[in-house]
Amino acid sequence: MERFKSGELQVEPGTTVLMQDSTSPQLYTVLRGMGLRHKTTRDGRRQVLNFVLPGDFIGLQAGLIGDMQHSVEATTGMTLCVFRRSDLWKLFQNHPSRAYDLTWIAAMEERFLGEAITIVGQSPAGERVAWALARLYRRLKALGLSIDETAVPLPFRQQDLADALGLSLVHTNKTLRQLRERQLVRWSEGVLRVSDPEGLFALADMETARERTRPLI
Amino acid sequence: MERFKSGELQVEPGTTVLMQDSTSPQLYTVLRGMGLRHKTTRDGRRQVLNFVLPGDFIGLQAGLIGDMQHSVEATTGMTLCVFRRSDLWKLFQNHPSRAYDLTWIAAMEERFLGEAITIVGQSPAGERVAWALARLYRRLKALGLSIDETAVPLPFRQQDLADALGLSLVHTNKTLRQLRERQLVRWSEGVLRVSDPEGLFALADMETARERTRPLI
DNA sequence: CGAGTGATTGACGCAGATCAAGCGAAGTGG
DNA sequence: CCACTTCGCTTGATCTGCGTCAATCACTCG
Repeated sequence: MERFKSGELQVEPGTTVLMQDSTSPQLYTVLRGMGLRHKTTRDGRRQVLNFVLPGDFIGLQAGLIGDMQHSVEATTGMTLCVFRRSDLWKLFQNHPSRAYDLTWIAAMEERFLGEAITIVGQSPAGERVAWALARLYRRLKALGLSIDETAVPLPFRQQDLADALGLSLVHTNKTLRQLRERQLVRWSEGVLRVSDPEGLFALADMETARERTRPLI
Repeated sequence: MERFKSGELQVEPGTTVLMQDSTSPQLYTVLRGMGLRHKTTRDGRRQVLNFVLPGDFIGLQAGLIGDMQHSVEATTGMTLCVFRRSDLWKLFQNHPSRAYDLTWIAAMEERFLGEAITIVGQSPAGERVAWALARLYRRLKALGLSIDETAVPLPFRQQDLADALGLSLVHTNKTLRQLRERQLVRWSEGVLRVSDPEGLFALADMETARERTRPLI
C-alpha cells in the first residue's frame, strides 16, 4: 500500500476530518488517535455511528460514491495516512486482493451497523450501554491498546455514548451508575475498567468471541 | 455478468432465503418479488434492517466474510438470480469494474444503514414512519413498480414496519392512522398511496431528490 | 477569579410500551 | 356448507422507561 500513500496528516482534537455533504479528494487510514463518525440531522440532533479507532479506514463512502453522508471528527489528536481518491480505481485494476480487502471492510462496516441498529431499535438502556462498552473494550484490547489487564483508554464524553445509543445524556449517566453499582464496569477520566467481563458480555448479549482481525489498508 | 450466473431460483412467500449464522455457498440478485432482511436477537426480538426489492443484491456478507449476521426472508414469491460464492474472487481478478460496482453497492448499503440508525435513534414515531414510507415510495417508483401516479405496491405487514423502526405494532398502527388523518399517506391491502408527497417528504426530513440508480449485478 | 466544560443527581412529565378486547377476511376440516 | 381457527388490523386503557428541566460540583483555563 505504500505506493498509494500520499502523505501523513496530524490533526488536533476537535478537528472535523471529513464533513457531511462535502466531497473530499482524500481517504485516510487512522494510524494513531481516536474519533467519531456522526450524522447531524437538520434539526440539530446528532447520531454517532461509530467510534473511530487506530487501523480504521475512513472516507470510503466519499471515495466510492462521491460524497459523505456523515462527518468524522477527531476526539483526540490523530495521525492519518492519506490516500488520493483518484487512486482508488487503480487499486481495483492492479491490486485485486487489496480491492477485495476494501470490500471486506465495507461489508464488516455494514455488518456492524446492522448490529448497532438492532441494539438501538430493540434493547433497553442497560443493554445498550453494556453492548457499546463491551464492544469498545474488545476492540481496544484486540488493538493492543490496553492500559492493564482490565483497563483500556476511552477518551470520549458521556454525550458521545448517549448519541451513539439514542439515549439522553442524563439517562446514559444514570445507566452508567447502575453498571458501576453492579460491579460490571467503571468509566471515568477517559479510562474504561471492566471488573466483570463475563457479566458485561452476558448483559450485552454478546458472545465473548475474539475480535476479527481486519486487513490494514 | 451472465457468465457468473449459475441459475435461477423461485421461492414461495415465507421462505427464508438466507439464514442468520449460517454460511451459504450462494449469492443472489433479486429479479422479482420482495422480502426482508432482519436480525433476530437471542431473546426473540426482531429488527428489520431493510426491505429487499427487485435489483437488490443479497448475500454479500456471506460471500465476503463467510457468514451471515442477518436473515433474508421472502415476503412475496421471489425469483432470484443465483451466483456461486466461489466466483466472487474471480470477479475481483478479471472484472475490476464489476468489483468496483460491488463495493459501491456495499458502501450504499452502509450509507443506508447509517441513515436508518439516525432515524431510529433520534426521531419520534411520526417521523420514523414517514421516513420509511417515503423511502419505500421513492425506491419503488424509481424501479418502475408504480400502480398509478400516486400508488405503489407494498406487500408487508405493519409488524414488519414496526420492527424496522424500533416501534411497537400498536404504536405503529396509531401513527399510521395519524398520517392517514393528516392526508399524507394511506397504506392498506398491500398498496401505499401517497396523497401529499411534499408533505410526506417534509415530515420525513428528506430532500425530494431522485433515487440514485444502482448498478445491477 | 469568573467562565466554560463535563459529570452527577433529583423532580416531573410524556411518548410510546404493554395489556386487552374486538373485527373482518381467509383458510380448513368435519 | 358451516363451525372454528388463524392472521392481520384496529382501538381503548393503563403503565413505565426514558426524556426534559434544573441545579450543583469538580476541573481547567485564560
